[in-house]
Amino acid sequence: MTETRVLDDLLCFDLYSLSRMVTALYRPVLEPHGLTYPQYLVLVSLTRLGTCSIGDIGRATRLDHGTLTPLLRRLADRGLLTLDRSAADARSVTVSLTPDGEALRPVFHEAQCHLGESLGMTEQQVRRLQTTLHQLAEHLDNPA
Amino acid sequence: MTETRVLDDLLCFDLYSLSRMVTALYRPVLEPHGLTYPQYLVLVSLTRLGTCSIGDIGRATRLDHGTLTPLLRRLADRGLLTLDRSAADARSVTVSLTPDGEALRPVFHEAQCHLGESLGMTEQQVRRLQTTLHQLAEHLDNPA
DNA sequence: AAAGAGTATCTTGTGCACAACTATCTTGTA
DNA sequence: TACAAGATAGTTGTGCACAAGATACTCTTT
Repeated sequence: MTETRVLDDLLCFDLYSLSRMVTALYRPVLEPHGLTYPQYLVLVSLTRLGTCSIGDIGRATRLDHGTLTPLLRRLADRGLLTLDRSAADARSVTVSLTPDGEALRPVFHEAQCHLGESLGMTEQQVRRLQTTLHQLAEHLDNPA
Repeated sequence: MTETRVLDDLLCFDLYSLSRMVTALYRPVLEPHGLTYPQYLVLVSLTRLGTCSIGDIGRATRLDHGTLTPLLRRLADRGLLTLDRSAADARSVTVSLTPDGEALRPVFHEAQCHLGESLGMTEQQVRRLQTTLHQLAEHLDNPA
């Protein structure tokens, strides 16, 4: 039993530590463009969602509003996206990629390629690990 | 191929996101004691290592010195540990748990138990996932 | 003894993570 | 219409993550 508890503890540390190691893998590709990993996540989700609200981005990235507000402002200040209060619903802020932001798509692709090479895993291994992580995340979201 | 790249991308996001979800699981147990998850990691590694240097803790937790220095100072200010420059090697700072720090051991155990219940995984599932994460971390440390 | 390499730690600065609180707006209900 | 409930964002404050540069020390080599 104690053994299991120690394993649980280690598992969580492994997730925590490996997550930061993987984030570091992106750095050599993203930093030359002045981007951080969370900024990369936000921009990629924007390219997939298209123009959307801050709340939409938060759901896609699981990032808090308190994280997204300053992050989006920094990206808007650099001209990569625009933030406009919605005319239809004045509570909502609409986020859109600018042409400068769209121009970063090749960088996102490069980052993905770089990561694929760095992982050193087969596609099957990646799928299997991903399934495990998804199941765990699902369980934590809905412990039902 | 593009498919694989998307998988890689998602895998990394899953790690990043799941890591924060698991950290959040610790919060209900740690917060009443005024502890954060990184502080918990440092204190647990101290209970396992015994008195040691800041560098030892950094290797155990994979935390940067710039993270550890203020973190340790906060814990020292609260009387949970002591920081003393080593007499033998004046470069090194020795970290020791105080009795107040030792008294938190039951909290660490409670956190582990809480997490074990929250994960909803069998011991075998935990072991398997952990093995995968260890292999990946090892590969990233030594891409040889 | 003195210089240089290597190590351990600290300092500073930017950005993210998250909690608590506030302001504003929409919608359902009376 | 008016109001309470709930949602959407913003603001503020603390702590962590990490890079870059500074400081101080040890050890080896000369």
